[in-house]
Amino acid sequence: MGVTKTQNYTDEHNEIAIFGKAFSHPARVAIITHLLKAKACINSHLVEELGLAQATVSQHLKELKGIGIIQGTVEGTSVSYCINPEVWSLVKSRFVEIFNQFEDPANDCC
Amino acid sequence: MGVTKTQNYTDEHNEIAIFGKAFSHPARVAIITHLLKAKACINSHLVEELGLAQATVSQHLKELKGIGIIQGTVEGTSVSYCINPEVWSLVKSRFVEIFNQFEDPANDCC
DNA sequence: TTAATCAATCGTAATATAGCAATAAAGTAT
DNA sequence: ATACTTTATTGCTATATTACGATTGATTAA
Repeated sequence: MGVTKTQNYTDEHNEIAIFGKAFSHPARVAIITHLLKAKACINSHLVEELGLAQATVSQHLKELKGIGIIQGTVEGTSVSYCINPEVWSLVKSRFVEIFNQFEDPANDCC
Repeated sequence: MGVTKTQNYTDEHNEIAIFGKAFSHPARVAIITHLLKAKACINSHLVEELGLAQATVSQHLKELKGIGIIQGTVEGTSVSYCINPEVWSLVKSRFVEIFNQFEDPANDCC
């Protein structure tokens, strides 16, 4: 997408943007919500679940893993993914922090 | 980016992905947090604030406006932007909904 | 060993995004 | 009317993303 000027922004803003990316594609949202429901940490089910090619799902998983929001462990031939609790709560607190910064304008602004 | 297969996903997942895009770029995060602080709804200040070209900022504003998370009103020559309260609370509740779906695994899964 | 299975990676095509300069559009002021 | 200010739009380039088929690597089953 053309080179994002990361150095222009604060670390906080860059961090949120990275976390935001996890939620910026429906496939990743679907993966995340699936892992939330199935705490048992499935995988490969995701391929049929999503209706995407195996390579595509693998790519999304890689991205989510890169962000840190999920983690995977090998179990024989297959790999089991689940939400990373620490990162999840970090993401949550970062976003909640932002969400709560908004004060409804009894004083209308626009 | 290659055509996202929107029809593969639920409306909920697609909606979250759209909202997520608002937070998936540091410039947009910077714009949002700035508007949160300055409830007074500035604009054009953003150009110097961000260190991006005017056209680039305008593009991010357009995108955020398209998502609905911000709104702008013309004030003479300039335009005043602010957070859209209704959409903001919708976004907030959607994300909080997801964040709270996670139950920390006393039962470790991976 | 040989098949079979599963997931990661590679290579490629199509499309979207980020960024900017230049221009247009619309108001304000002189 | 003319100049000035401010924002939106256009046109363009470079880079990132999405998606997939094919291949590779690793593990299990026969």
